[in-house]
Amino acid sequence: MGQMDGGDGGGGGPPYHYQALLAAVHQQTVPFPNPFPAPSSGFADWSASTSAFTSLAAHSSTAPSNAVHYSFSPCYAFWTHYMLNKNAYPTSFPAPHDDHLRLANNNHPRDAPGPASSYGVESFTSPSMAPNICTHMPPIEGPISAKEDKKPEILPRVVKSSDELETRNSNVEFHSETVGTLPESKQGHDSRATKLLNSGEYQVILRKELTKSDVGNVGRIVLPKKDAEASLPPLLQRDPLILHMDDMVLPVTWKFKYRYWPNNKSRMYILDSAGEFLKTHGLQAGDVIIIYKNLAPGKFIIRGEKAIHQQTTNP
DNA sequence: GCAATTGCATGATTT
DNA sequence: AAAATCATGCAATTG
Repeated sequence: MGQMDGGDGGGGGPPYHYQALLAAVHQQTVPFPNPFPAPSSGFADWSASTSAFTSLAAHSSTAPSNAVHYSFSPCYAFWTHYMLNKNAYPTSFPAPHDDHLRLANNNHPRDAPGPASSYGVESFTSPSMAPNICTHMPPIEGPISAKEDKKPEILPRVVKSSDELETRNSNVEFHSETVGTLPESKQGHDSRATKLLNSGEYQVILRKELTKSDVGNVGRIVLPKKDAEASLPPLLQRDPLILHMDDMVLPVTWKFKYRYWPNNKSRMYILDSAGEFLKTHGLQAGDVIIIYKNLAPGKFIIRGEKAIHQQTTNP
């Protein structure tokens, strides 16, 4: 047991064929209803925004940046459009379960009124993913080129909330830089999407380069302790928390067991039941998972990013 | 009894 | 050098 129920979108709706859907999304052929009325403006803005996310993913300190960068697939823009317009989609669209971002505590009600609530647990039941920021899906320009990755030194550390372990206290503040601190060239745009991103609406809270054991049969991912403690709900008990995370690419909500193991005098944080997610996205060692938090309603979003090995020597 | 899952210990690596 | 972190293997548990 323990596999996630992403297949039914959190408990309802028709089953999805993830691989097919994923492939279709990549090919931009998924028949989402009324997908993309031509934007009146903001195309370039959106590119900047997506570039921002690409940069987020690519410039973590842990990545061997000289050899590897992380591709940014059109899926992201697709997803974003979907998520931001989720409420607007007609019911014929197989939208994920509305309360899919609910954060459930595993049968330990005494935890419920505790610090977890500071993470907006209650608001997780909010029926909407996000305000309808965007009403148009801009065209997808294709993968972000590697040139977006140059000058990593001027890019901010995206996630520094992990430096603030006191965020485990009652009031969680994310003292972190966000895409709002992107380089000037990325900030000149003025689209609503850019503003949304700059406002820190979606914030990378955790990034992990997957190891061999992460992608093994067990389907559990060791999370960086610092980031886990800083940005994920506190684990006060041994019992796992069930974290509902929207897939950034697919209209799917994954259920992960978030738990810890005692380890020496410390803890190891584990994201369990991740096998299906890993498999669906074909993630392997060296690939990356990125967990975002939507600051406003306190929701989690997860993305798997394949590592793309650049030819550093080949022309 | 077996396979799957969970929990823990150990050693390597990093800070 | 010591402590902390984490990758990994294996034992224990569960279904």
